[in-house]
Amino acid sequence: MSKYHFNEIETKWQEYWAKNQTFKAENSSGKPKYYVLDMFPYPSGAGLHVGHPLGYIASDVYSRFKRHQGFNVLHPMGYDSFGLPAEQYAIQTGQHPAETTKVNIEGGVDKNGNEIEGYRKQLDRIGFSFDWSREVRTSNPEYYKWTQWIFLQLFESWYDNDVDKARSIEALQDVFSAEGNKNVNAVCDEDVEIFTSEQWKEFSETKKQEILLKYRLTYLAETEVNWCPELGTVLANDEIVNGVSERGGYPVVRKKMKQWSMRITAYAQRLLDGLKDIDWPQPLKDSQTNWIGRSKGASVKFKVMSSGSGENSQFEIPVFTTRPDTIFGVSFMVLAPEHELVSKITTAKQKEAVENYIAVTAKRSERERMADVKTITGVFTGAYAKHPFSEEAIPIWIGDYVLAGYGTGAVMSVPCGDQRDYDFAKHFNLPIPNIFKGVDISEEAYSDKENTVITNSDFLNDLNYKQATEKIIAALEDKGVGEGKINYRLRDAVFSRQRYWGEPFPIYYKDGMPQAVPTECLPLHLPEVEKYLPTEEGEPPLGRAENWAWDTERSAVVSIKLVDNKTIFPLELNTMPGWAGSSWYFFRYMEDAKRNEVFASKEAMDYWQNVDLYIGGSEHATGHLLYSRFWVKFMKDRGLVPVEEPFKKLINQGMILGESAFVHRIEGENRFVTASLAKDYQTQSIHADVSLVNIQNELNINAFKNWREEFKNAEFITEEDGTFKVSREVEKMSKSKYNVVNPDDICEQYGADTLRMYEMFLGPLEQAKPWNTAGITGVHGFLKKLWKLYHSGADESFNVSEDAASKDSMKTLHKTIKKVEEDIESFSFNTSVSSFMIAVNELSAQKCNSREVLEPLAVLISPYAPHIAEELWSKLGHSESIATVSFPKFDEKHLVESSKEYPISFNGKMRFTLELSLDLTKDEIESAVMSHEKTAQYLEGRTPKKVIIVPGKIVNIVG
RNA sequence: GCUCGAGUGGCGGAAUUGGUAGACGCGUUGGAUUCAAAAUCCAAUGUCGCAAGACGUGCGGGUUCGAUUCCCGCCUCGAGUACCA
Repeated sequence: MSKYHFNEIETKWQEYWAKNQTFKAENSSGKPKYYVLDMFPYPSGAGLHVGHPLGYIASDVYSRFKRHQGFNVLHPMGYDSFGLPAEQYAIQTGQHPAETTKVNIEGGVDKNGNEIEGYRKQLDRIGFSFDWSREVRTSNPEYYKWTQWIFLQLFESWYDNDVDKARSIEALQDVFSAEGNKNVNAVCDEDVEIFTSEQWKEFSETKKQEILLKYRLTYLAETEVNWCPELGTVLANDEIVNGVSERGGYPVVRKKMKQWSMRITAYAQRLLDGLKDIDWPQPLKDSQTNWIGRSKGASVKFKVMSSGSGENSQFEIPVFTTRPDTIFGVSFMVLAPEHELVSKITTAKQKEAVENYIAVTAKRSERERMADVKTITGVFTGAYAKHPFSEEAIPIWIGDYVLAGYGTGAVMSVPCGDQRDYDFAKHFNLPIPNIFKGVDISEEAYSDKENTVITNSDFLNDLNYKQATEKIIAALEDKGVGEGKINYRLRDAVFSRQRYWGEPFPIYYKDGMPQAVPTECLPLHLPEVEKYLPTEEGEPPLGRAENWAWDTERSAVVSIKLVDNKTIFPLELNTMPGWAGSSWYFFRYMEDAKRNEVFASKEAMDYWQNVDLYIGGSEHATGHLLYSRFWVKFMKDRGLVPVEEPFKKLINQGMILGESAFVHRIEGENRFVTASLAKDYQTQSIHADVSLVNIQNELNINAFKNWREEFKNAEFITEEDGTFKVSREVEKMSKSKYNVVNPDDICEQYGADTLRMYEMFLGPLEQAKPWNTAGITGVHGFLKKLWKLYHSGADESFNVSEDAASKDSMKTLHKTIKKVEEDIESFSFNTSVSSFMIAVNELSAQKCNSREVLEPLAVLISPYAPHIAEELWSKLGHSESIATVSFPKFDEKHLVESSKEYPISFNGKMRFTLELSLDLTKDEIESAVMSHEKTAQYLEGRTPKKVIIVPGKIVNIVG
């Protein structure tokens, strides 16, 4: 007697794998390497729900499949453990984030006495083939030591446009000493002064540092940031949704602050180019392309005249335009209200109007501006600019349709060629000169580049877009008033956070200039603070640390009281953002032995190269996935890593949605009405926890009453049969919607193999799909049938015969091998689960019990259901794990058919099928079909016009 | 608005280069087994129709012997993005 005791089996094999280190990857191997990575999770206190492991299961199936194919597979897991929720929790409870993080990962009891299972145990129960010996946690000092180290590498680097790569600051200093900076072609701040080698040598140390900072790849800059007073921190653009913070939904205001920034813009072109060589989903590549936002055009400088008198002022307004060919169509200019020249050029007469306008736009929130993009507003500054060619006076306006943050914050307006300029011109009655030959612009602007023929444009007349553009750029450069230019939407990434729970910057301040803490002194440990909030003075939480000064003589962190600004200096108070630690973790997994000496050794990186398959959510499209690519390119430039791109192939798994349960409460009463009767009342829908509802949508009324105090005395209007039903709706799975399904419960009830297979069975990996626990019985039943197939003996005892399998069984097996192999390779996991079901159904019907079939079948299924596969494998008499057994070889000969059941169609409609030999020629098929009695019946006496025969496929009779 | 993706039974979803639409599973119905239930097994299950048959892959056209698949025009839903000069 042997039933499928999944709980016993799963525990047994999970222990076996752990004890034997079955999935430990070797850093040197005769086998080819394969690196499968999941986006590592943030370990939240809420634990995992069934949506989280979807991608992990897919990557695990693939990893196991690759092992069967003879690859040395690296499949690691870790935790992105710095982050805001732990800090918020710390603020509320006073518990150190390091402690709560540890509990969330390893399990334990939280402050409220709740038992926390811990991510690790939850993951272990699902039977993943992770190499845990390589685990990383970004908040561990042994890890963030290297995050800080990489930061310092960026700090000590600059970007040389001439060789198109990052180089060391030392090399830059050598250039400065030798010849000053006039020949340096770097990505740097815009306000660098030109100096000679003599001047450089005479600069003070502080001055030198100030200049170098303008070149460093990570630098301090006064930037306008999104300040969230509630969170006491700065938020990145992608952390703000609809003008409020993504986490918490607090208001955000714009504020100037000294911030660390990363010169990611230096890599804009390479980040774009690199997309060509990587196998990522097109939508994801598109969103990176859009985010980088390359546009080609020209920069043009317009000289400001003093109030139209013709006399030149000292001011120039640079603009960027993608249509320099339309320059003779310029009839006005518009500056962003925040543009720095606005206050300088506005005439006395217009001053009041301009200031009022600026005040009004500053007050308008992002949301308001988004809500009415149709409203056209603007004010004339009273100033004029001189057209660089026609020398006409062009009025300068300000308007909030011009964004301060894009391009130069100013545009040359060509109303005949740009709809926004056109609308602005119409609204304010500005002239709309037409410079397009044969085009009517009385209704709208003409923006068709391809068919443009320029006119009324002096030396550009009669040229098309391309010719005119070339000619005008040459003319601009000739005159020294502009040049061809490529502009990117991408902006440098702000790298400071006013938070506690993040990597401290290894930076101290000497005479106001940042200095690197020597790399040999890393890690710079996160200091203790008594409170995790910003200080009363508005400084970040690290401002509360007592020991947070750098003693340059002792190379140690000392009390802040000892700061003398001679040998002891204050340390940086900001911490790094979440994306710091996640931008390089994939290299850390490669290293197993020398983690104290290097972030990852050269040998390890040379062996593992980059991630072959990366699985994770598409929400990281323009964050993590862009920053990682940037850091990797930088590290490649500096010879730290051997690859240019981190992730060769990437797949976005779709979200698993929850089926929320709603109870209907009668408006204003504590009475609930069952779903089918709800329409008869004025009701309000309230989320009920899905654990209180069974598969038939019946609510457990008593449990519901006890669920919340307010429902204790509720009354219920039930269905006729006395049950109370809820209605269901598909929503994102989330604790707040009470629709969370815990994978632990599923493992307990059905087993990890069932969970794994069911998650794969739900639908295509990339698609969003609702979780419905009711459906799981199908997959569970399948595993029981599979078990039975191997236990066909008396009293369900294990029974496998050594006799050759039947022809049919071999056909079933090989058909399945072919299908499953193709499916895994194309990440179509749902269809391979179907083919397993078909195979087991067929083999059961065939009463197959030959080792010849059952042995390869166990291997086939093992990537999906590894526990049962191991158990069957050992019962088949093997003492080693199934994990690295060769994947069964598909053999075509078992699928060769001698006949085919032809569908016979009349005018494209299938009427009957006819079994015919595949050896027949077209003519033979035709005569066999035409002489069939049913053919005559369907033809009803007509003579067919045509008979289409596709041998092996179909017969279609037309007529 | 723009970019991308998706619309197939009561539900999740299959369908290779255009070739038997609805595989597989859930659910539902009927039956077997059982004192009963669970579990298991068998059968039916796109819609309309007693049937023959007709209609069916978001809608309207087109190409084709044949279209879920290709083309044109729309509609709906989802995701991303936000006046990008």
